[in-house]
Amino acid sequence: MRALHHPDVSSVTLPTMLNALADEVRLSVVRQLAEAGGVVCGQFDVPVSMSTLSHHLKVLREAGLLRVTPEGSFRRHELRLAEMETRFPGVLSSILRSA
Amino acid sequence: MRALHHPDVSSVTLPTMLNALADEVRLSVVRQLAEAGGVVCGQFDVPVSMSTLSHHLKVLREAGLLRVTPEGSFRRHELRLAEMETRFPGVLSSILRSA
DNA sequence: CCAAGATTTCGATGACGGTCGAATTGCTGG
DNA sequence: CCAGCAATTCGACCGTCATCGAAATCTTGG
Repeated sequence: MRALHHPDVSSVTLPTMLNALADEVRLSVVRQLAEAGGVVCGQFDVPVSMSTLSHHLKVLREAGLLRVTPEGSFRRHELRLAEMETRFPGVLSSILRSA
Repeated sequence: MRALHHPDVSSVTLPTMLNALADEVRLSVVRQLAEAGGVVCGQFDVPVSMSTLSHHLKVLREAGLLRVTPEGSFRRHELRLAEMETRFPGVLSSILRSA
């Protein structure tokens, strides 16, 4: 496993972020994280295989939306909500508020 | 030219809207519209061919973001900002505010 | 009605993206 | 140190999408 890369929020573009959120599965993951505050990967409730979920988590991470922390043999995933709010004020929060 | 279809905002999903905005060209068009309030098609400043622009305008229209009105031999394009704000409060407005 | 201009549609193309299963890597408890 | 679980990577597949140029469509002025 190569080292996890977390982009600086200042380097994330708006299209990159919107693209990451424009997928049902990824949006669902982000919502689940927002509600839980921090969730272990295998616990996400998504209708795709483990490898596909892994792919989506990577897209979210590279878009600056997630922080991933190895924690034992698991990984902790957290929403970088506060950081994204400073980068794109109101965008992520309003999306999370929308149905 | 078949009749233009404008979806009811209530039928637009969040991923559909975000996907429409997750493209550099389309986001640029939306920004230009927001600034001008109403722009004739041929006047958009985008780095693509006319046929490609037409495609993007269609995507935006079908995502409920644009209202297109034939006006003589031109077409008037307007942002459906107020309607999208009632559907997804804060989303479009915060995106337009972001850099 | 016809010519000209504006825009869309069509057809093709190449790139990208979501998906899966299998193989791989990483970590830990025994 | 090894068995087992967690998660990623790999390779393949297929559908979607951005793009273009050419042809078609629509609208109006003359």
